[in-house]
Amino acid sequence: MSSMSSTSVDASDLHANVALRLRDDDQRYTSGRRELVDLLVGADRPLTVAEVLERSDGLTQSSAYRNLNLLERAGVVLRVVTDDEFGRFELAEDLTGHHHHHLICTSCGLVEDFSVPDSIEDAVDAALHRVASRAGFSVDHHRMDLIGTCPACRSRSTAS
Amino acid sequence: MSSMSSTSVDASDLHANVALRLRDDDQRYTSGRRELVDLLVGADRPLTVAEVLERSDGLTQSSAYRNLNLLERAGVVLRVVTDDEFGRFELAEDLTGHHHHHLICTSCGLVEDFSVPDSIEDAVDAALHRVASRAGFSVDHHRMDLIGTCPACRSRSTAS
DNA sequence: ATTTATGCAAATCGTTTGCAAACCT
DNA sequence: AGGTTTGCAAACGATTTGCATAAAT
Repeated sequence: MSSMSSTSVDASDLHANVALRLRDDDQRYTSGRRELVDLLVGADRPLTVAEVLERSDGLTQSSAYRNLNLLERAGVVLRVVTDDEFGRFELAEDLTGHHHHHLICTSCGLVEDFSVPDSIEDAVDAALHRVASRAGFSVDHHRMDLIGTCPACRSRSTAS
Repeated sequence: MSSMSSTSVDASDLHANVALRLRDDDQRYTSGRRELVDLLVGADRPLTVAEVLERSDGLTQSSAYRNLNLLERAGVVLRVVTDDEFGRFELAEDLTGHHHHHLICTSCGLVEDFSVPDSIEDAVDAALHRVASRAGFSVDHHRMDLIGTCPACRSRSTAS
């Protein structure tokens, strides 16, 4: 089943893949971890721990942190860092099949997803791998983000 | 002299430009701030506050933090964030005339500079501006980093 | 003189951790 | 049972901040 799917991944496949990665890391797929994954699936942008807790039922702060870290180590979740004081978490791209980048607002901290044409993506990827091999780095992934001001903050600061 | 320089900037010009930006922000160019700028000029990669303090003479931790923040607000310094627990600081690119990106080692936190061909840079820039205008974001700058493992950490983990 | 910058020590706050109870298998 | 996960509260640590002193204009 689902052997024909190409770019998008349905929820059951996703959970199956998460379970696999956790098993590879000798970790259990507990209900709390599943809820975390579900919350991230439902979001269209990386979430802070505070946002995760707001949206969750019984999740506890310490368990959220612990399990997000554990999921990160297992390659299920990616931590997104910005200049603001909160870490953010999203599902790993190879689980969602959705390669994307971030618009980061320096004023309010908002992080929004976007993507660019494959042609650009491929050129960047090739260039980065070239650089990496020259420097002896092994590439895990790249990030290509846009730092600026979101529409809401723009208008908010347009008093004139 | 130096009126003909194109891509590189000499030290006196740089300090003059820093002074200008600070004046625009109603800030003084004190000796402590000048020392911070000199330390960053001398480094070939973003520095943590700890590294700044090691390399400095009389700089104090709180003043380093305060002044790096102030220099950031004035557009003199850029804060570089990674997954590790330390903020890093470098000179703003439009002061150094050196547009670059970062190789970030997830194992030891090392951050190294690199650059890519202008053709790639231009294509990325165009694509990002397209995305930004569609989303109503105003672009401050972009970042295009490479996350992976540095040579030292690679060999360290190659026990086999 | 008055404003601004500095140094020290204390406070802040997101995140991590110790430990005992609850939960698997 | 034996090991793991959870929740609570305490600890941690990078960064920020209050306040008194030292510059700077």
